[in-house]
Amino acid sequence: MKGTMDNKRDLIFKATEKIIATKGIQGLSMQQIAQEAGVAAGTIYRYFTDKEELISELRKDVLRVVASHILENCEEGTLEQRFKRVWFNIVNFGRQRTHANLSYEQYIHLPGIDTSPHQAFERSTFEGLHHIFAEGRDAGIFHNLQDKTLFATSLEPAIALGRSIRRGQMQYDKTELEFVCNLCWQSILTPPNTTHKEQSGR
Amino acid sequence: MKGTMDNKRDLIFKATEKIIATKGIQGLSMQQIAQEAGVAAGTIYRYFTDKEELISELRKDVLRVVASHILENCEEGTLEQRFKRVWFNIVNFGRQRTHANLSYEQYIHLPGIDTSPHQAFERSTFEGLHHIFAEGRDAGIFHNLQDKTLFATSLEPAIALGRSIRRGQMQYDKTELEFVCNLCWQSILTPPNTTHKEQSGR
Amino acid sequence: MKGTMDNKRDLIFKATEKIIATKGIQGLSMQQIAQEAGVAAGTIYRYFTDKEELISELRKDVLRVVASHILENCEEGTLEQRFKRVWFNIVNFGRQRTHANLSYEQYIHLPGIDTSPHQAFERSTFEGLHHIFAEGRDAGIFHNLQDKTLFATSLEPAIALGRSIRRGQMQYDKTELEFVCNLCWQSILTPPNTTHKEQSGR
Amino acid sequence: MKGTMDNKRDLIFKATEKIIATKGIQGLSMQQIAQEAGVAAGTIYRYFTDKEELISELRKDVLRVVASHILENCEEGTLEQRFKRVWFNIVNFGRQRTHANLSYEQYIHLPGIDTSPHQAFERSTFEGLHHIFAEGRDAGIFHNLQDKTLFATSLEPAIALGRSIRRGQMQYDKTELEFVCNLCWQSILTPPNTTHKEQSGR
DNA sequence: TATGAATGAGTTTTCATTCAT
DNA sequence: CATGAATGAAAACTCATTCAT
Repeated sequence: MKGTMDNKRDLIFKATEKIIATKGIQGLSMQQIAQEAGVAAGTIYRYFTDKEELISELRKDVLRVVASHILENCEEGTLEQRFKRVWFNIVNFGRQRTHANLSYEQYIHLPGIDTSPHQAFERSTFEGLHHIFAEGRDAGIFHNLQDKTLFATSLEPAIALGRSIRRGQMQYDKTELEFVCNLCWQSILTPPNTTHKEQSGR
Repeated sequence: MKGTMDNKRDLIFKATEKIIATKGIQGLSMQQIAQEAGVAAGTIYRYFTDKEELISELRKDVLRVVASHILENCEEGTLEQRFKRVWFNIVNFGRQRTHANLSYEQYIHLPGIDTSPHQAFERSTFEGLHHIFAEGRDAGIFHNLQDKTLFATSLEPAIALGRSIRRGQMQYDKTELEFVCNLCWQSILTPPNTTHKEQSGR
Repeated sequence: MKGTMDNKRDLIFKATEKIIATKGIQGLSMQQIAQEAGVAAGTIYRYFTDKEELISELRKDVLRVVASHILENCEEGTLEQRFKRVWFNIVNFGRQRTHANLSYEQYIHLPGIDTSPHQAFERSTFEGLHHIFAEGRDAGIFHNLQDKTLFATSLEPAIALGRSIRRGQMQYDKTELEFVCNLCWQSILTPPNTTHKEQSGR
Repeated sequence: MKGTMDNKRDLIFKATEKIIATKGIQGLSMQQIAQEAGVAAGTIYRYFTDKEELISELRKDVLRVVASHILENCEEGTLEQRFKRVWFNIVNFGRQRTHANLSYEQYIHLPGIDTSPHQAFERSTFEGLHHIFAEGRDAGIFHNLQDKTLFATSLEPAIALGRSIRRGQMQYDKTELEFVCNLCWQSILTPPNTTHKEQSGR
């Protein structure tokens, strides 16, 4: 892990990510980061103006990593294939005990979430997901609901499942997951042979 | 649990909750709590051995409050009525910008989640929800999936929707919510006239 | 010196004054102040928000002390008596190796001197001196020059002499000082029997 | 002394002088100097063993510059002409907002003033002034007072006036200055037709 | 010579906790 | 019981100085 990068900025980044993932943002001191990164405390300040900027930069980075994992391989195949690939990307990323994932969960539910880096993440994530949701909605395959609602209904379960598996609160069971993935897919589909009059606009 | 009798203790509790909700757990000092509560800093130590215990006690309290809100009025009516009442309880609680809710979200995604107070919360919540899920599953109305999975599939969307509304990322639209609530309900139902052989046990 | 005041704020004040007088403002650390004052480092921050405020408050205080010394007993007697009393007040205060005097000299020639505390000092000093200068000017005894100019001409020498004596660059010689004091007094007097046409307004 | 040949050294000198003049000696870091001088931080250590030496060397240089300005053209003409030229040199140099002048004022009132560079400055300045004072004193034109006293009486006012003008505390008024210059000149003169028995030797 | 990244001791500041009143 | 001044250890941050390039 530390082999590929010999530049200090990355070392500091990875060290911080690791500590946040392990001990939480609360127990995060610059000395600790320096020690974990194997640099002097003062060195951190050559790369980040202060602790706040370090955390903020790391947040951006983590969000980018998460977005890229979630949106991997979601541009080929049928709508269903793409949706399910994303669904499993979410579960599989969430299952991992990686520093990126663990620190992501710390960041995401912190106050000050309505600030630009997070907004940018939401946008970039939904950029990819928007295509899927828009396509299905335009084709009349999905319910005529806003993206956020479709996401909450069909993909939030994937997040929760990944987390529960990671925490050991449930067993990883590929067959069950495929069944649930299908439920999620079905749940946002309009009934095939029904002319359902939707009530809410995009 | 002790009600409004133990005045100072409650003041400290409320003050802490407010600060966490407002500025996050990170920016939380004992002097701040004391000032917000209108007591002396030393007074806090008459009610809590140290900061850790204060936070831990508050966590328990918050979780209790959340559980009670979510499970309100979920013991009468048909299975569907009870499920949908819980679903809306979750959305409506999540929508609120109350200190309880905001500090809950801080607590719930923190490291050290596998500790006793959270376990107790999980148990008490699922105690209530278990009845619903078990009843539906036993009657063959719900898919034969473990509670966690049913929860993730049908109730996590409610959590996400409440949060999104609170954050102003989507509009509150009662009709849409009722539609989505129904989708969530449908998603865990076994197809009415199919004898589907479920693949995974409770 | 430390007997009369047992309150910490004053202890910190005196300690800071002493260190500035001894080692200069440059070598002034909060730890040092704390040690010299016999309090914990953190205690300083109960009385001053930060180092800057401490220094700024001390500056105000020192200026007040200096002003009061210079203006001592300058309200009784003839104009000449009052002027000469001020003149000697300046020399005698400047001669002293007191912390107040030594730190005053540090402060007075620092950048940021045009700020309010210093302005206030100038005003309060000149308030007292203004009476003397105005009286002499109005009576046609002094040259019709602005206060600053009269001050520079007749009292700056006193400052310089006090400093030189303190630094051991010249001997303290009461007779000589009285002679020079008289020169200073004479220098701003209009020639007794000459109708000198002054060129500059107050 | 080494002129503009030793380029880097001069750049560092000028940069330091500028920062001291602008922000004071307190806010003076080696990195700042390096940046202002356009050299690397390490380069400074090729020309000066450490910060102390840099400041000390600069002090010497500044004092030399000041001395040369003050003593400019003071070797020709009558005693009065020479005195008044020095007097105006002092005012005019003090009026300037040059780095040399501003950093000079910082240096001159610092602790550790009794050290060699300052002594050398005093000597070189008084070397020039001594001629004037000695000549006047020997000819019985000046009061029989030591140089320091004559300086304080007749030239300190010039320093104060220059400073006050620079600080905007008074207007520059050539006529007024000439008048005051004359007062200063007069103040150290023995009364023309009096055989005053002076009381203190040089 | 010159560089500038890196250092780490030192500085300012914060804050959980104690204790005399 | 309650207070809040005081503590001092630890945190964030600075900066003179070094050294591999």
